[in-house]
Amino acid sequence: MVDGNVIISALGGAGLRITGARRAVSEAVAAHDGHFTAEDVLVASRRGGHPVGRATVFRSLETMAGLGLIERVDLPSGEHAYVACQPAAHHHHVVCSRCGRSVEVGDIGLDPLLERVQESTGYRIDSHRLELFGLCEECRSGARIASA
Amino acid sequence: MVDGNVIISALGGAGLRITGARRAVSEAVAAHDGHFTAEDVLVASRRGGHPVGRATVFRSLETMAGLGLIERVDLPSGEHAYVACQPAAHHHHVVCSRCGRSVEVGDIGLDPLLERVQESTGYRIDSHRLELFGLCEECRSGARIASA
DNA sequence: TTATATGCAAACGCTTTGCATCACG
DNA sequence: CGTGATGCAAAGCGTTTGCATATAA
Repeated sequence: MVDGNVIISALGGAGLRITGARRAVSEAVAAHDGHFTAEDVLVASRRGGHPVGRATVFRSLETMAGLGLIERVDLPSGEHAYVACQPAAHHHHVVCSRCGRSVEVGDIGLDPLLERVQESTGYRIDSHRLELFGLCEECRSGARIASA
Repeated sequence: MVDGNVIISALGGAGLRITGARRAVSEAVAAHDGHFTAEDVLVASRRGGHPVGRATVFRSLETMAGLGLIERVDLPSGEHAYVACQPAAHHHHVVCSRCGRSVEVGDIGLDPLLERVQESTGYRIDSHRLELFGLCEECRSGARIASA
């Protein structure tokens, strides 16, 4: 969970205009504790009393992703979602496969492993994508009662 | 690169019918040295003289993915692609970001790291997705000549 | 023979784009 | 003011589905 203002000020810092639509999107993003889709943002903006056009939602999310404020995540289902980030160095997200809530983990020490892969494959590895999925603490305890 | 017959026999082993369309898809998959999209398979089947319907391509790829013969990969661009697998235990793919060629790497020893993430986050991590991107040896040496 | 797989074409859902208008700075 | 941002609606793309037909077993 992130403060919407963090996003807004980051936009400002990047020389972008602070518009009503971007405020609405930022709030929607901040309101989500886990991953969310473009559609989620759209709906949230409507409920928040400041409806934003579908195209603008996509454009805003793209912008924010470019600034590293959010990150695109491909769920195992193939769905496209986003998660909020603390603008930071390298990190990964752990997404709850039940409730979608996500947490960030810092660098988990992947580099030595990648080094080894480079040696064995001859590829120069420039980037990677690691997504972790599982059950968060709450869903794990609730699992007995409400098994979805 | 994989022999198309490996795929065919795996299909047979799973009690599925060996049809012309599936042969064609298997060949197209086997012919690709790297990742490929559904569209690639469709085109390849046409060129191979055994055109397969678009829907059938998707259905076949889905089937093969279910059998672990191929795996779906989401490229950083958001594109959906597939790569052939040796039906095996846990492994990852390294995809060349220039030519798309991919190689498999076995278990790279991620488990201890995941263990640590579990402890720090409280999530029980059930699955993960690690995709590695970079330049393969050939593209790296060719990079000076044809920098794409 | 008979269930399974295929092909077609239409439906679908998500995402992007063109363009006139709006509003932040 | 002037440019960047927005909204709408339509186009675009990849993917899925319904249904009649063909075919492997």
